[in-house]
Amino acid sequence: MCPLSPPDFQDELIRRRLEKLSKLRDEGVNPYPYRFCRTHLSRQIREDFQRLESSGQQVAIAGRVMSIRQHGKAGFAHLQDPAGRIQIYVRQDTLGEAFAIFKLLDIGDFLGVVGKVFRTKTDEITVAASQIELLCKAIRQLPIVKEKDEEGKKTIYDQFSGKEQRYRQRYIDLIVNPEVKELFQCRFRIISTIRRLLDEQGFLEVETPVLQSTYGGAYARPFRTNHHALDISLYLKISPELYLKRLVIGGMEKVYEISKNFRNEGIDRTHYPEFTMLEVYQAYADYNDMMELTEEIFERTACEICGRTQIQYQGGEIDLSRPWRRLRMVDALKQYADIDVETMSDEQLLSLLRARHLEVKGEPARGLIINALFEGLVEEKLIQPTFIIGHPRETTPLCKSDRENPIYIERFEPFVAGCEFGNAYSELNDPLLQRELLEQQAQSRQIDDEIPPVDNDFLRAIEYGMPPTGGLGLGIDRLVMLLTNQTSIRDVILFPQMRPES
RNA sequence: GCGCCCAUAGCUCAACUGGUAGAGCAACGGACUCUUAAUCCGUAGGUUCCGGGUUCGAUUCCCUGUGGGCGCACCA
Repeated sequence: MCPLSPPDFQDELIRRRLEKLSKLRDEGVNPYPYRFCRTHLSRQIREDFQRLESSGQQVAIAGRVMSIRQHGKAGFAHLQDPAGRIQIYVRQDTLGEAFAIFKLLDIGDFLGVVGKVFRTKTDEITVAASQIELLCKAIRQLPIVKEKDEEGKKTIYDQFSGKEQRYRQRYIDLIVNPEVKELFQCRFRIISTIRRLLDEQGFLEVETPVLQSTYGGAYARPFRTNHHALDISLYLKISPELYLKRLVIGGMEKVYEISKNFRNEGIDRTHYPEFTMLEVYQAYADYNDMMELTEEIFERTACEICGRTQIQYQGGEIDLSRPWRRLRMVDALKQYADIDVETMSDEQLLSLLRARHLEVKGEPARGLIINALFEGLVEEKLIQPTFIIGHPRETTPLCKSDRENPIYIERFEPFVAGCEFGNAYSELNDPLLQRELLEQQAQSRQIDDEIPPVDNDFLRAIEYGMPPTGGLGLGIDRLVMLLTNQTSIRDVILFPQMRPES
């Protein structure tokens, strides 16, 4: 791997480039000029080729040099700009002295080119350079990836594929692997689509603290830090939930936050310690409204990225169009695991749990056992979009009881492709019950270190009255994985966490 | 935390059962004014991840470490 240290001037490849750099300076070329006036992107030239060619108009393009083919007193190169690649053609007799720049050019340099467009003998749209300007000399060598197009079949040679280096030096990955750039463009289009949708519906985007003196809204081990001036310990937010509810209490009736949540846990294909979460709260709404919103978000983002709501994921088709199936957790257990938990005693459930090598932390309450069975035996089988509803009361203290049957709550989790994508409630707003449930839960903190402490200010806030509210959390990284057909969360995160180099 | 796998030139990869490394691309010199994995001729490039061990001899076998990947566990 390219060394992390400052450029080693003894290194042959770097030394050669430094030599070229000083040659350029000797010839009066500034290798790091200030600006360049670009008139066209490569795509615009391709789209508007007929007109540009017949009018003989000059275009000015700029980009990174990705290939060079020297031909003595002429040459070709490809420039890569944000819209793709385009070939340039240079001739010594046209460029005169500036041809020296071309001769000293390396792959990875930035170049500005002015010229007319034409088609080569082999039919490639090309800019015939009348002027070239070096815009940046690179002193490290990029990995060279070559492609061959043969009857529509694209063969890639020497693809830059080592995961470690791609993650550590994502900038290289973005330069040489065009599909990686496209993937991240998708990521940010998904996020902006969600913003647009919520903004259209009158939601206000807000920000809540990352540094919190107490943490809550989820079960997770937090990251700890400290603030010098205040001389206090702080925690990085594990969830924005309790703050967003304070805003609803404060009269901000429709709010959302696209938030990094920090959970001090392991990394695997679907978990990442600083993941991105959308949380939405809407006053006077319940979890049914949140289900509709969820469906809408999936539909809109799928259409934005895939053009339709039927998407391909890992070889299977997933139909994200609404309405999604709603399935009670106990029915899901019946259907997918052939377990009828409603007819079983606590003891039977517990022995079943053990027989399947599943676990519940701390006191194995009936509802938690049912939840663990569901997670262990059913989740991965929920391929087509499904709202799992009817969670047991014990699974969370922040949710209203089911209006029909109080041993369950008005919660849902959306599942797609065997993976949980979020969590939503008819939010609990009974201040006395809220206090009771949070205090009761906090008593188990000794047994389960992921249970958060009681947030007394949150309880106080609830006591001032929170309207009926629907709340929704959606994992953005997982949504991006789904819509871009990725199986590892690190592939949808620009700079995944790694142990430091050397 | 546990298990399996991987680490060789700037990149992608070779090297049979142990005999101190080889190719393509990139780089460098030369030729070439429509090439496109440009081509042709030539050149150079390596602490084989670090450290130990076995051996006459280790890229290869063993151990420790480092980094990474995958799976399991954890992640309501």
